[in-house]
Amino acid sequence: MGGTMDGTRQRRRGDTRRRIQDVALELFAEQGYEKTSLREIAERLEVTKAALYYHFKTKEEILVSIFEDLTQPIEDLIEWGRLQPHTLATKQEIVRRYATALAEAEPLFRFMHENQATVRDLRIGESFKRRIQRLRDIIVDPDAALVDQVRYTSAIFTLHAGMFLIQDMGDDPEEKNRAVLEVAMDLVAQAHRGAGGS
Amino acid sequence: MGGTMDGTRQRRRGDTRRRIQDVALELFAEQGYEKTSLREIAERLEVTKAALYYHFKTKEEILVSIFEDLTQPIEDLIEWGRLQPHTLATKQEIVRRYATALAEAEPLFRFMHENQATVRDLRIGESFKRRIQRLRDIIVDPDAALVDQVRYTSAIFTLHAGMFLIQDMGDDPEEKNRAVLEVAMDLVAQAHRGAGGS
Amino acid sequence: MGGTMDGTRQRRRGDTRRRIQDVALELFAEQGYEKTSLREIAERLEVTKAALYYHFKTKEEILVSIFEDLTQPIEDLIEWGRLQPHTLATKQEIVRRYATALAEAEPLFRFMHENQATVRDLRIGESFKRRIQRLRDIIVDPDAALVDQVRYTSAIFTLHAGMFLIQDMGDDPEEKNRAVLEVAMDLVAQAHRGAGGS
Amino acid sequence: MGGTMDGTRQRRRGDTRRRIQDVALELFAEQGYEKTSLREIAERLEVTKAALYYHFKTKEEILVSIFEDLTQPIEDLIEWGRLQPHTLATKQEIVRRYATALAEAEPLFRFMHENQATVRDLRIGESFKRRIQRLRDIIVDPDAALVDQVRYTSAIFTLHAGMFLIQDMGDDPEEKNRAVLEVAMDLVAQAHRGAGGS
DNA sequence: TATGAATGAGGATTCATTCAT
DNA sequence: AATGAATGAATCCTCATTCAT
Repeated sequence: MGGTMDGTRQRRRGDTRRRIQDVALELFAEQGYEKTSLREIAERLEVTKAALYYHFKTKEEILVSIFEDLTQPIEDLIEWGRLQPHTLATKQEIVRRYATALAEAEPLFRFMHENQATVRDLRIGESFKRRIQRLRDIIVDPDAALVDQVRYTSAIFTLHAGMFLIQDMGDDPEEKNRAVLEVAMDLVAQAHRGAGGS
Repeated sequence: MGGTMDGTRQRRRGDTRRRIQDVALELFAEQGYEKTSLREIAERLEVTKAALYYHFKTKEEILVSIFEDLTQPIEDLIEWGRLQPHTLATKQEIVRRYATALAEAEPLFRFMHENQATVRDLRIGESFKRRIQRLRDIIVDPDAALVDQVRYTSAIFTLHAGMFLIQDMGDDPEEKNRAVLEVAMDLVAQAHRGAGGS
Repeated sequence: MGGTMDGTRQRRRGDTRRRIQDVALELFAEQGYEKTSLREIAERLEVTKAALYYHFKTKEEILVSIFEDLTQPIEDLIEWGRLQPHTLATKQEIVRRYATALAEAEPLFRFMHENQATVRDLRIGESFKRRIQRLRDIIVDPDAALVDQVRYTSAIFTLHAGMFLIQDMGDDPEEKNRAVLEVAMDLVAQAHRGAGGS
Repeated sequence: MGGTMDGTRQRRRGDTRRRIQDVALELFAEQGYEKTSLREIAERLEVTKAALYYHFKTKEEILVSIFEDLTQPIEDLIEWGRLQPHTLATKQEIVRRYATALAEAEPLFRFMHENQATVRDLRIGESFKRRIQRLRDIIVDPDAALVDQVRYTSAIFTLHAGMFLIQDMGDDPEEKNRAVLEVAMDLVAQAHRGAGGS
């Protein structure tokens, strides 16, 4: 029970922390944060609950650490975005990159989306909200007409929805992703045009 | 404890069931389903937990009953929509009405949105999914290009997002609602045009 | 829902008390006393729990009433037995009649047998114990050798066991009952002979 | 609360599981399964209810574990019995050993006897029934006359009854046990003779 | 002769967390 | 780097019982 010499355990040495994160995210995304117990995570890893506490101070900290590790690219994207001129080209580039970032950390973002009520009063709740806010600040032109502001926002949510919700549409996921991106880009373009952008 | 002769209790007679639903929805929407305990609901109503069980068999049943009572308009809307010709006019009328229906049961829909992970394995999860599915079946033209299918879907999600997510935008909520509706209508129109509609 | 004019309800008028006893005994025997709730009894009768309380002061009282109504024959038997001479013939007659009495109130006695732990601290517990005691006092000869006392006792328990436990033996229940009775009679005879009875 | 340095706690280290079983059996036998709450068990052990759940998954599991630990001798006895020739000598040896086994785990068997209704739909119910069944298969000769089959069975129940029910008879328990055994042996002998044994 | 509405006490179970080893 | 044993607080839920109508 639990090979000691077959290399399985050997290879695992030292990366327990990451393995905890992996399994936790998997379960959080699958069942939700509240419904995933530390017992469950521990069992799936074949360690004790106490072991989790060696690596993380609390259940919440596990989630925080996952969040921080996985959303760095978006943090970077926003930082990059702030320094660019707020042209249509920049906005479209951001939308493009944002779509990629979402796709790359899909389980985390699906989790965030489906557990908003829970996440809201966790430490990452505010953090996440601020991040989305800053993203919007870059894309949404505050001087645009209200309709166009909605269009910008809708573009972002189209990406979100496209990633985790439109699952039963179209056969080829690649093709679907392209379609989603196209609609989002289009919304941005319309909004920009409406605002009288160059 | 809790006036006996001042009419408070008197007026409450017989409407406990509804009062439970009201308080429950309020708390579910505010804190999420899992984080709302029956103790909390009972305390706020100044009754015992056991009283809740007189009116509902389980915690889940409370939610189910709320859901069933509040989503009847949407059920009706879908039924009506199925019988209409699938023209642009019909689709736009449905979008318009759907926006109204959402606004009228806003707390419930915000709850559904923010507690997807939880709701998914409750009895209403499937129910809700099927309903959304049927709504989409009416609006989305299966013969349209993939981009246009995404546009139709995006229109629906724009309504959802508009209702509960875009809270900090614009000053007048009425005005904001109109803007959201306009974008959704526009998306439907574009999709329809793309599909070669009249 | 619940015919008012079809005679069903009509005929039931007034015998609710007996119907409660019937259903209660049925469920007590089937599931045990503790595991049978008043809700269950009420539901099966299509009345409310409160209705049970109109007819009986407590759950225990329902059982007591059943017990008292159904064990009268045994009470009579014992009374009769005390007045007879303690001959072999008397003892055998008692065994015979006891077997019949058991068979006639089988569900109650199976219940008593299978719920001894529970029944022990109910009001009928002592009552039942005393009754069995008095029965034994008539049958068991206190001057007999210990082995023979055990034989007398064993005769009684053979009847009990025969009634509810030996269910999977023999095909014809009638035939089985005769065999059980024969063994019991035999044990009494042996005991009597050992004691040097006439 | 509960000596820390006086050795009491020290000595307890590691044997909590067994202590739970001991106290549980004691209470189950005394009050019945349903009427014994985990709170009661925990209190008597001066631990929390949660501690019980560290050692056993459910209340039922506590009972199951007791049952399995204590009935091994009987399991062994049956296994041994199956391999012997079905002679009178074997049967009598089994009866003798069974009497001993019963005496040694008396609280458990009294519990099983007095809580049949409850035990029936617990996991051990079937288990127990099968065990008794197999014991009977060894002792009872299926070709014997019905009366003799009843005699064999009666022998087993005489042992049971003798152990827990005939408490107020005779002064010396040792002597009583011998008498009970003698009657059981006698019943087996009679049955065997009737069946045309040597 | 019943019901509708409620209570108070208690049930088993689960959870995140702690700490000595 | 991890375990074994335990806790305290909370959870949902069920039950027998009451009482005004």
